[in-house]
Amino acid sequence: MSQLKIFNTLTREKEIFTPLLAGHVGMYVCGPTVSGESHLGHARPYITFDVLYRYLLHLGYKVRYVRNITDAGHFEEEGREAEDKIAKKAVLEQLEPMELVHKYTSLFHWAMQQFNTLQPSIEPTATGHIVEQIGMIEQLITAGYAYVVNGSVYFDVKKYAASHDYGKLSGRVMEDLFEGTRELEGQEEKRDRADFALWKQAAPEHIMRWKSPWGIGYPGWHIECSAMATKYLGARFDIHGGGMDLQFPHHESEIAQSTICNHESPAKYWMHNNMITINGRKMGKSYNNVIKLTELFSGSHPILEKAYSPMTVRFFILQTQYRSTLDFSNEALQAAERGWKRLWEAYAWLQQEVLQGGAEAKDKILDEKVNKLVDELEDFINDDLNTAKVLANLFELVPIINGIKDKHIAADALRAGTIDKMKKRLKVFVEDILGLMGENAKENKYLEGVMELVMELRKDARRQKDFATSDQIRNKLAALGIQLKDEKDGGMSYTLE
RNA sequence: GGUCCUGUGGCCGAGUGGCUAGGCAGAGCUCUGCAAAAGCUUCUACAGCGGUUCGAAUCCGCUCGGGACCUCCA
Repeated sequence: MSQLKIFNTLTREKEIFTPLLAGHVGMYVCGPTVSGESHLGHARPYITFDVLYRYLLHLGYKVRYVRNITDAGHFEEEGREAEDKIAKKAVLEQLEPMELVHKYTSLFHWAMQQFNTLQPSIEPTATGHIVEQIGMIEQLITAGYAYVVNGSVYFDVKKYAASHDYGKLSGRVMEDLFEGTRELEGQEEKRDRADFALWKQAAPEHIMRWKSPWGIGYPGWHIECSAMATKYLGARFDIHGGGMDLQFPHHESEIAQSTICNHESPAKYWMHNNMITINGRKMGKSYNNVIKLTELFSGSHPILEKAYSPMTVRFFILQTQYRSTLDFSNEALQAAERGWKRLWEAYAWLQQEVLQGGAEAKDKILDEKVNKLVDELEDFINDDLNTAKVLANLFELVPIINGIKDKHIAADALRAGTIDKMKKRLKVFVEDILGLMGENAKENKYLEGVMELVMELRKDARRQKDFATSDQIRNKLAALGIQLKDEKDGGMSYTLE
């Protein structure tokens, strides 16, 4: 039996996962900034870490999964006039910051539910932890690693770097950070260009503002994650995850702050998912190529040829190992859609069917193959969550399952034990770990009943060779997006578009 | 400019130095009242040039191409 190995950004190696506290796992994942709608790019980390969370639970760990909601603004552009992202947009949209934040938080939750992600154990908000953030900043000042200028507080990176390895996580070279080609405008408050804000004084027009020992202001970019992770997971915890783009400066700075306050490096394993690209280009606000999740599900973005269901997207994301970039295209999504449908139909049939396997395998070679394919699933997921390989094996099982269904393969070609194992393991992997689910499952019982009736009528028509009627039924349903399929034994099934 | 990643068949994507990844699409066949679905078969690649090696998609070097981070970002 293999052990779970995960790629640790800190060491750039795959390491065997061993929790700090036996049986428990503390996991922190950087959540969304809810100043706008979630987009396709957001889907990747939350689905990736959902699979990790599910897998850890499956392994029997008691997991505390913390994923924050960033609802306090950060700087739009460091050095310029402090512009709170949320506050700025709120003015434009004539909304209260909290109203805006609430709207996008709800939308985010809705999208995550569509993706069938499990809820984190705790989902703390930045605005709900101002006190903790101020407390941490005070600690940093007391320790001598932060300084106050005009009501703002900055972290002294140079001082930290003298005794710590700032840049370790992101592979940054200190000299490059300090030797700025040129001072950016409005940075005169900082002692060094590498320093970062812990607290910013709020300009009068700033809507989001809190009282602090340094005056009215709002928290800096990185402090919320340090404060909340410390509060809920302790000084040192197991896993910290997020997108690769957060490695620097966000996570690097988080490590620095937490290390000074807690006297140890916060996370044992740092995990970073790669980006989703569109036509080879990273999706991002600055590139103007953002596909929002609502647009993706409804097909309303100009890039999209059609709507793609949440499960199609989830499947699409899982078809790639999380550390590789994933390129989006209509062609790739449509391929995923078909593949996903085929996989699920074979899987669902297997689950609901009672098969009589043999006491001995009639086809020993096939039996061995099935066992191998099933056994390997665990090795693949253990190998830094290689969901791509897990899915490849599942696909290799599909023709075998369909072969049994179509009676090309006799059920007793396989041992009863093999069939049982395949059935159970597939359920664990497909549903529990990969978090995939049938999209027809949510249809209501009335439709189910009506379809039964319609299919009976069509079967009658076919028996009487009344093909005009049978074709009419099939064609009209097809126009509604319901596809009928005649089966070998005279049975009939349907799938919804 | 600095740091780093990457270049696989029509498309997407796994690949631990030696053995078929897988998916989608295409072609042929089987099944079928016709379809659809499914099954079987098939097409089949490792950017280029050198090097290491008995043997490289996999290691090294160079060239060319793509990307990420250094600034908000999943």
